[in-house]
Amino acid sequence: MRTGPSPYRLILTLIDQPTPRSFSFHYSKQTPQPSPSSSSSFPPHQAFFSLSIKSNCSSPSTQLGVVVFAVAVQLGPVAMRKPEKSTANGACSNAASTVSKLRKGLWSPEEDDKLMNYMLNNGQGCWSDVARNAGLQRCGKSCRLRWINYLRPDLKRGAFSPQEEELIIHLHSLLGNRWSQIAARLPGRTDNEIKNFWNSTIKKRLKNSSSVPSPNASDSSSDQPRDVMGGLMSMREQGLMAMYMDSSSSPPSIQTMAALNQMIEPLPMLEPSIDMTGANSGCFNAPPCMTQVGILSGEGLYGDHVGLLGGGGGCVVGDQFFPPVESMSMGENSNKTLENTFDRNPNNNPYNSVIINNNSSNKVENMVGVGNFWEGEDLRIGEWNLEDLMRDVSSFPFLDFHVE
DNA sequence: AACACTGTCAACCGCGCTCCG
DNA sequence: ACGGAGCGCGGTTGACAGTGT
Repeated sequence: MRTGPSPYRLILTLIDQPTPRSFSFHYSKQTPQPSPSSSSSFPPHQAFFSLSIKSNCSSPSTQLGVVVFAVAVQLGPVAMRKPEKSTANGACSNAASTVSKLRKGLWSPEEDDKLMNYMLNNGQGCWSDVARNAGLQRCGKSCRLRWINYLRPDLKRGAFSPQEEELIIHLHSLLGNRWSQIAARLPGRTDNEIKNFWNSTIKKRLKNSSSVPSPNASDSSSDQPRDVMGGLMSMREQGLMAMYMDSSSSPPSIQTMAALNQMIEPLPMLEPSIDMTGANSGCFNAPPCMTQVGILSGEGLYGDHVGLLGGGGGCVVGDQFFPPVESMSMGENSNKTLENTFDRNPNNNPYNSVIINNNSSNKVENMVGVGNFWEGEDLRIGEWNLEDLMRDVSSFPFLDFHVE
């Protein structure tokens, strides 16, 4: 059984443009329902909260511009391991770190709190400044990593769903080890997480299954794109894959990737259920610290959950939002290494735009994250009357909200 | 109970890229 | 053009937990 000082963290943000207003809240975690599949340990990502909010929004029915109610419930052990041993040797392996004693290793809950508070209050900036201003004896790189991989409120923790797994395999067959690219299509998942999942689980599974000869099994390198799902790919994708594989052992060219982009969008294996409006990405005006997506996941026990409305030309497929295969631009950045244009800056992250989806007919049974809200040039998303919002929120099955 | 082995995953490392002075 | 700072990415490491013997 893993232990940690504070197994649950709840982040809640209420935003009322132009400037966030303060609010107070308290919550209590209610007795979790036992998981039928797990008898001994309480699944870290299942919890039920009773939440009470006292808002300072004086007149919520007035024109609020963009009203944002962001709830990010970060579940799972905050510190899954013992606090790290503090080391005096240089962090980030540079000479400067040997001057000041920078910590390395696992993050303590206190450090997490410092970083979390700083990021929520100040947003993302220069990471070295973050480290300094937050009072952390860490290098900026370490802070960045911790934030991206662990503290970000929009992280979706817990086991990968079968759909996610399929998507990872599929995307890996198309993109190879471009974990950041793959992660860009899996909201709430980090490249590190996907990479670990791939290396620890999928790779092994594929290795076992590779004992059955397949047309693509000749490539023993797991780092190369291939059709690992055996039939998951459509014919045209396989044709593309042939083109891809023929090109070289090196990563695909921009041209290839551009073609690939057209082919894998929309993603073939899932039926789109919601038509996406074509908001352009990059038009957010919410402060960085408020660009959050909260997801409360029952992780299979209550079905999947997420209803997302995203910009940037992505699509909602079933319960997930899949951004488009981006960075296939042939423009001036074409010599980049197919960077994910959904960069880590929340301001530019299209799937930070989220709606509350409480449509029971849509089988959205869990609380849906609420996140980012912007006024696009042609479209407004995430705009609610606070009262309506609260009415919606109050009906979330596992969150009990009370506006005071 | 003790030990070995295996799986998972947070964190580090090094490299390459961009930006800026 | 050059060099340094900062950042992002992919590969790797190592600690811990779980499982088997």
